[in-house]
Amino acid sequence: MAQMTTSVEYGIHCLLWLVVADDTPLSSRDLAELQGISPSFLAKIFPKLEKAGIVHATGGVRGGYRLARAPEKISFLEIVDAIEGRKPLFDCQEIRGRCAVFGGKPPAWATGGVCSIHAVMLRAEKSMRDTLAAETLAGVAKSVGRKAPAAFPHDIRAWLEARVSKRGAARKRAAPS
Amino acid sequence: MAQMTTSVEYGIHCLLWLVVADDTPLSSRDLAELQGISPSFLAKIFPKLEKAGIVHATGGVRGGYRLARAPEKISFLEIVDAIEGRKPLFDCQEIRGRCAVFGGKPPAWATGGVCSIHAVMLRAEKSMRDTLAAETLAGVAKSVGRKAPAAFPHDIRAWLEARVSKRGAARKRAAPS
DNA sequence: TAAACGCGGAGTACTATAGTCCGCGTTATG
DNA sequence: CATAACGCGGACTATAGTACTCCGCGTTTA
Ligand code: FES
Ligand code: FES
Repeated sequence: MAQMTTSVEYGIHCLLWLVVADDTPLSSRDLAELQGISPSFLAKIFPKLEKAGIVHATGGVRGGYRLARAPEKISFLEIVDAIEGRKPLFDCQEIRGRCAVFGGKPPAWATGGVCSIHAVMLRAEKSMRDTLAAETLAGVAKSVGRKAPAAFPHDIRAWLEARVSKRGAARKRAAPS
Repeated sequence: MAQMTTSVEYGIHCLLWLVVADDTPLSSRDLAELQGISPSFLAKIFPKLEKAGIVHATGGVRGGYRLARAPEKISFLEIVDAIEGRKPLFDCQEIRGRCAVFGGKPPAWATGGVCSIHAVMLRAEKSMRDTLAAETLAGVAKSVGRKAPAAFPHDIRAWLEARVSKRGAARKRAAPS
């Protein structure tokens, strides 16, 4: 019934970072801190994207997530379905069969096929899904890229490098004890 | 965020009955029992349709609801908005401004305009709303009418008449006491 | 071998949905 | 003219979903 939770916003924003990262794995915790969102919550979202074949996971220390395919081949519809789980926009309770004049035994003409009201909702849902299917990760990444200054991708890479260095420093600090 | 609750299904099915009733008022309780749904719950939905100018209410004993306009002039979009209250399909939390490299003070190029991801969702929502806006109560009523046998509208009127008679009988039973 | 990874399950706080109950003011009708 | 049938609104409840957190397991690599 419901749709488009914040998980979708988090997920797609992360995937755009993976486009920028260009095949070097990014961990879910890095992705979370880079965007100022909850690491634990993001960690619940990525396994869904992995199971949908949108992203590929590598375990271990320098592991993380990479896109499983070229961003041109990843549609918004796929992403939303992977995260939300293909819930319908409208779920019909089959009211029409409960009409009192039928007395509990609705005739075939009343319950056959899809209810006309339901059909309208299915058309509306299809319009929405078609729009989502037409949009690709690469297309949106390009329009985001146009807004950012040329130095921005470099800043991001520097921030990510700084994180691994800080981890090394912590290790050196811990070792002599 | 969420959309298309069961209230919408109840509401539209009721409105279709009002099309059939052809300007004779039907009470929310009659509508509920005719369809086997909760009278108390339906009574919460109709005031919304009334305030939206879709339906006109008349108080008193033989009162009830009538369509405020010709069914050709009532779109599904209006009905859904009246009942659900115009909630967006996707509500953007403005993640983009929280990027760690901005350090709490995001630059104008990052927060200006609508986020590209949000823009896609708005387009998808518009597709859905356009489909809903194109559909009218009269159009759906016609396709429902085609499925039902010729005797059905008569059966409905008979059922409604039976209800008022039963009420009269209850009154007679109570009076002699 | 320990710290950094992904993965899954359990648990929590908050909010929305679906539905109930009651009482108010109005209005036809016997 | 009383009463039963109307619409309207507020308060209430129960269930479910959302947005999170926490913990522990197995893997990897520096
Ligand atoms: S019975 Fe579900 S929409 Fe008509
Ligand atoms: S910031 Fe909300 S969708 Fe991008």
